[in-house]
Amino acid sequence: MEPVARWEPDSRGRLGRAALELFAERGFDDTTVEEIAAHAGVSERTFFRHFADKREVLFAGSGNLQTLLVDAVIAAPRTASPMEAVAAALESTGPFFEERRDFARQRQAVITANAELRERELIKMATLASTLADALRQRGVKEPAASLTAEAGIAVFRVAFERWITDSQRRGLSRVIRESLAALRAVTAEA
Amino acid sequence: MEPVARWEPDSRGRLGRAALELFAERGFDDTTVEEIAAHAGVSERTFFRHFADKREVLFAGSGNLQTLLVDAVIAAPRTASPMEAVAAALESTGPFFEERRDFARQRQAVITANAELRERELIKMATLASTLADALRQRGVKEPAASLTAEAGIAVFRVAFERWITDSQRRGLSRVIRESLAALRAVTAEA
DNA sequence: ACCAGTGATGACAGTCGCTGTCATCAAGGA
DNA sequence: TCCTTGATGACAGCGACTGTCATCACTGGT
Repeated sequence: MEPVARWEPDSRGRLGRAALELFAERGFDDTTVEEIAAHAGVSERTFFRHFADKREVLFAGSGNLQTLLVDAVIAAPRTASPMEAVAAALESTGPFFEERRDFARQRQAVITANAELRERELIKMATLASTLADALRQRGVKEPAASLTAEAGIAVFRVAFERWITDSQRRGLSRVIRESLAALRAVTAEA
Repeated sequence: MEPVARWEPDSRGRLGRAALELFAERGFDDTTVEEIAAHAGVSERTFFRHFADKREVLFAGSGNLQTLLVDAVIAAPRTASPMEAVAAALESTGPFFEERRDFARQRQAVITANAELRERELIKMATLASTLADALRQRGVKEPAASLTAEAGIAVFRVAFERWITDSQRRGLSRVIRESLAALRAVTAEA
């Protein structure tokens, strides 16, 4: 006889998958936390032990992206200008998302369909910008250059990500990021 | 005898003032909607008839700002570049906030102190950016220039607004906006 | 003067997100 | 063997928000 563990392992992972599946099927509002928990075979209380709130289950992985970006900014050559460092960091996320394209699409569709989820996504992006600004200051960049570079960089990422997700020509994310940054440079130079 | 009206007029305004007062005093989380309603002399249900949710009471006036900006973008001279049009619109909000400096400070302090309120503010800003992008497209600006100009413009506004609120030298908002835009131009040119 | 419609409100029940608290029980040492 | 350490379930409770119905001043037409 296998010694049966008291609980199935990875309840957190099961909760995450159940949530995305149910949100995609019936929508965020029409899915209760109790249903997600039941689908994952745990109690509602356990859901809230793993995720601070119902929305957070879709954003638990955002720490990875943050680490990726910050590390890349820090690793950029000393000679790189602030915007060059941020640009390099953004482009370096290409493979990360390229590997998870289907997941990213489904998740993004769920988020786009719900205002509360869009709110949460925005604050994650803002946190990202703030962390990026910190990393730039560590490189010796002063204010307001650090904040503005970070904010502009995130704006570029958002625009590029949306274009990538909906791009019928399936251009690579890194490439779309490069093109979007060039477009930003063009409009700011015109002012 | 005065013919006593059945209800005091302007319950919406009273709710708004009561909410800001209580939020400033005890914080957003430690204030219940029932308390706000009682303070304004109405029922909790009436609060939710005027405001979609507890947070929205602090953002009801944001439509004014939106109108101000969109009108200014549309009114910008045809010869103005997209970023020039946005810059002019942003600067034109100076007097609007200058008149309400104390209110803006108190409101901003309440918002900054609470994560949920920061989320709501971000989505208002994003909506603003989106509306601004629409106005630019009406001027014939193509994508992604319209979105990027709008996003960058809002980023400038956010950075400038925060500097203005905390500025010990009390420089004017319009001036801080101009300086922040110049700083953005500098960092993007460097890339 | 009457009377039907309108609109803002109160009252009340109900759902759901979320929290605090306590008990349970497997696993891993000392 | 005993004690500690998680991870979990069970349950009560608060507060945000909604649906629904009743109330009643006001308004406009007759």
